[in-house]
Amino acid sequence: MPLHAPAATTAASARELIAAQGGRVTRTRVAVIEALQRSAHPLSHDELGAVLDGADIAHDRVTLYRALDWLVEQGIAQRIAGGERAWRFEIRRGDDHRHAHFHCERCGQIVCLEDVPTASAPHLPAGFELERAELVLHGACADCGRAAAKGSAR
Amino acid sequence: MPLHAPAATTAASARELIAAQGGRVTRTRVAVIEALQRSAHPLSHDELGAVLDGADIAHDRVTLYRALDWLVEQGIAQRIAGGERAWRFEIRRGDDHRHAHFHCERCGQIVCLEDVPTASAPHLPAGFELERAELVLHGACADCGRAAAKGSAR
DNA sequence: ACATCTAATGCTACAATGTTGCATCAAATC
DNA sequence: GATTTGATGCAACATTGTAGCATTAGATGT
Repeated sequence: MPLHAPAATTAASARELIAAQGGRVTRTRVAVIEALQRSAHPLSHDELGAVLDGADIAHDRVTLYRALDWLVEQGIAQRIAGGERAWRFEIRRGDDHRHAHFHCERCGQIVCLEDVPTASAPHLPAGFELERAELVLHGACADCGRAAAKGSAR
Repeated sequence: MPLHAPAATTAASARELIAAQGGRVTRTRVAVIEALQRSAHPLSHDELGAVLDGADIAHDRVTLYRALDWLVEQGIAQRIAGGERAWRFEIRRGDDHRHAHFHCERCGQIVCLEDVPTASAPHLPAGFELERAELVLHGACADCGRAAAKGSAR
């Protein structure tokens, strides 16, 4: 189980999450959900592929994309734009999933900032409907900030 | 590096902005800056290419990418992650002008929300250094919201 | 346990976006 | 006008994400 207390809907096994949406419980989906639950930060397709490489499941790029798409579609996971061109994914933990993210420009890592809320009630122009907000802070993370002079890349 | 020429909305000529950074004043850079200044919203490479198509300048993708990269590097323009995989660009207007953006999930358009500030002073974990914040609100813009409000939501 | 039905998978091929190397051109300077 | 060097244009490549389709395997009924 993750160190981050997985809040409300937890102990929720991957199988339960999948079955609750009427989807088929496949090895790929289970492995993806468990990998995301274990991870302390959002994962990209690429990172996820690396994690799943050790598992007994196959690692086809397309299958992974589609499994992730399905999870997002069902509201089990959510996409984060991050700093680079690639999406990152994390498991949604209940309704209070509206936290900000920190993107380290040195190591490229994305960190969840559980304590930092995204904008709650910005006043939008008339006619605009807000569905969700995404706040990404850019800078240097603790590790890279301290070792700023080293220039270590990921 | 000298202070940025305070680009009054449309007054600062492209030539001045470029020369202030010690760069060469080329047709491509001038055309790109002027196109961005004229646009009411951030433009992607693709959109920019379409705008520049009519101009007398050549239309090479790589040149456009490099011109944009240079503008961002010099602090004349800034990148916005938006909702899709493509970057969007807008002219920076002063150092303290950090506004949020709205991404319409229906039409894909990005709108500047001049009135909505990005996070002011989030409290970060120890060791983290904030360089800039990016707030993107997702939903339906005025045009798309009105059109879709009647029918079935997703 | 077996048969069946079809969602999910795993290919291949493709599209969109962005980058690198290098020869050539042209903006700034002399 | 000649020189110098940054900027351009082209080709080739890298990364990220999609589409089509035959096959596999999860769920279900007998």
